[in-house]
Amino acid sequence: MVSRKEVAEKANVSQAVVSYVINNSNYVNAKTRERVEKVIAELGYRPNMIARSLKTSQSHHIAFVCNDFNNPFFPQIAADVTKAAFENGYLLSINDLGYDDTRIELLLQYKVDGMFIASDLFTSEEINAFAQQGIAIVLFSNRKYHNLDPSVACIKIDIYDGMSRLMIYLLGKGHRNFAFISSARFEKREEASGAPENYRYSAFKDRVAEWGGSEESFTIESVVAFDQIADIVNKLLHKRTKVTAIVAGNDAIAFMIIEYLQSRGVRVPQDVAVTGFDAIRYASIFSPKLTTVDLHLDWMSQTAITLLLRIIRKQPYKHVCWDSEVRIGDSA
Amino acid sequence: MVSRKEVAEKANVSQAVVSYVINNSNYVNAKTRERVEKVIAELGYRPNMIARSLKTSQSHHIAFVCNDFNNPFFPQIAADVTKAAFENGYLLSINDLGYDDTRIELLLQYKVDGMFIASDLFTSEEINAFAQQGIAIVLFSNRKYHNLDPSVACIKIDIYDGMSRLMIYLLGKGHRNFAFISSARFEKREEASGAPENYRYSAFKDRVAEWGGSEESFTIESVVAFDQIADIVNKLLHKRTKVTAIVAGNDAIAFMIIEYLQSRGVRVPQDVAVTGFDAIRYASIFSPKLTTVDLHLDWMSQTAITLLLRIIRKQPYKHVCWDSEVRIGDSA
DNA sequence: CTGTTAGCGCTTTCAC
DNA sequence: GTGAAAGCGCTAACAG
Repeated sequence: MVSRKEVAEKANVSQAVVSYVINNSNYVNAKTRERVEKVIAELGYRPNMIARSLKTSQSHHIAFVCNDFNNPFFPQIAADVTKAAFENGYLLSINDLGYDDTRIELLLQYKVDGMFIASDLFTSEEINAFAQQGIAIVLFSNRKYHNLDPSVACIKIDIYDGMSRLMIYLLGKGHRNFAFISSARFEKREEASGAPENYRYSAFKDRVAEWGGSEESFTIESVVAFDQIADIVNKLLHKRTKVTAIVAGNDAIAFMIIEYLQSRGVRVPQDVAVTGFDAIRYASIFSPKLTTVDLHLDWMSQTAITLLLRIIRKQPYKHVCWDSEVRIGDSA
Repeated sequence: MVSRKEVAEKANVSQAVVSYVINNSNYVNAKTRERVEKVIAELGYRPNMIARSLKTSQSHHIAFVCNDFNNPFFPQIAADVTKAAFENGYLLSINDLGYDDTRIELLLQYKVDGMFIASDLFTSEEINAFAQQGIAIVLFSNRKYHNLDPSVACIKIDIYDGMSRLMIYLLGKGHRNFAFISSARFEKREEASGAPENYRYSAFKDRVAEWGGSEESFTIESVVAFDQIADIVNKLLHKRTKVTAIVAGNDAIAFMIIEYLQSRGVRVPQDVAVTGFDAIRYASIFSPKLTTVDLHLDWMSQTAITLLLRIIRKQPYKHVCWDSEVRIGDSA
């Protein structure tokens, strides 16, 4: 692999000059510059980011962290974030950590400059520890965190409000018996993180309670693996008080539920209404078009990268919030 | 950020001993080891992979390269490959290069140890250049390449055969007027790469020709962006000789086509049959269940990582091939 | 069993 | 405008 030394020798300059040319960091005689550039092209020299990182202690490497790549929500965001990172000269590595705690350790050894955390699995303490190690952190938060380090930037979408409106829509349609089926994500660290109140869940509960729903009027279920959905839905179908609306924690789960219902001959939405959440791209492509909550995901990638870069460059920044919006489809 | 020096000082040993402990690369007195490990834990020291990489010229970093993360095919593979890489102590960065040539340049500066290329966009020359720079290359190839460097390992799925069988199935069902709609991927570099014969396309053509289909009996279309699908399908619907079977280049495209057809009131498969390709997870989840070709994608990730590691470790390896298989669903 | 040391490829200060 | 040199954190050969 050709190094800067060879370039310097062949161009009859010192290694410093090669640096100046590459980084445009110092005056270089036009003729010299040309000569160096020619040699670089001839030799196919490419600066070694690893050495540069070691010297500058900036890896130009950002990590996108999530825990369920099987939910199209994450790849969709990841693709956009990758693009935005690249455009700013950063490498983005996408990390689906799953439920495996050891993986983050490996990641930390690579000394990423920043992490975009789109996962509810970390406790405030863990996130703060990252930040205190000097890693820029942008957190897309679906739940409450207590005592986050002030250097952590949050992207907040008003999910509580979105779910509230969705529930109000369903109540308006006459639904009175609900089930809430969500991924198990937010439960795992419940103890560790104090009160990890998931906004989707709490809005669901609050609206049911507000209407005056009894214990009998709703069911809460959570799935870890998709193949559990059949069992859960089956259980619901056999409930004494018939569930008329299933509120899924995200679009991916909603689709699975609908598919299973249809395979059992249950019509959606005539027999049971099903709603999603997130408005992933597929929500409007696959049939039935999902009634879901639009998170305006297209704002996410630019916002995340902009925030990350501002933190890295020690520029001031603010937390970013935006609204979510109910989108009526054919499923409820 | 705490470095090895501090650990050494606090544990009253030389920096070398700290290395020995971490890497298990030399005898260390049990007591000393214990002392060092204690200090490491206390200080929360994490080895700096960047410095290590510079020294060993092994980045322990693998890149997954694709060009269309919007097709669920790629995230699905990416998730599995990430896991397999992690389990072997490698960081995997996922790179959706899109159609942007400059992005690969950035990636190369990071001196990845290997690349898993799941993209048809590179020419043999480009791939060979990567390999000659000492990057381990595993290529998931959908088309013919000429004169690939022998150090490039290929994962080949018998796609030609799969598409052939799919066509034979359709011909058996009485279809005689076809359209082939594929992503534009394989066309872009047509000139540059000599004869980039895409197996899906050639099998489609060959089977039609074999049956004796005239020029009128099939149409070839390719899409770059999903929103072109409406126009293309519209065009097909207005053809003089009515198309009865649409053969999509992949499942994602098939779903879009079906969705558009249904929105126009065209029934699938009664009015028009549609087939997919790849058997992504969603092919059997969303309705109608796709008639598609199963590529046994679950074999991919382990195979790719195993091959990559063998190349990196200079162990012998072989190209890997396996069959594809028609899976009959409800769409054709 | 432990320590000393050279050097990976680069940036950057300072001297010329 | 250009060059010499120090040093980022680590590994590994070698000496003791």
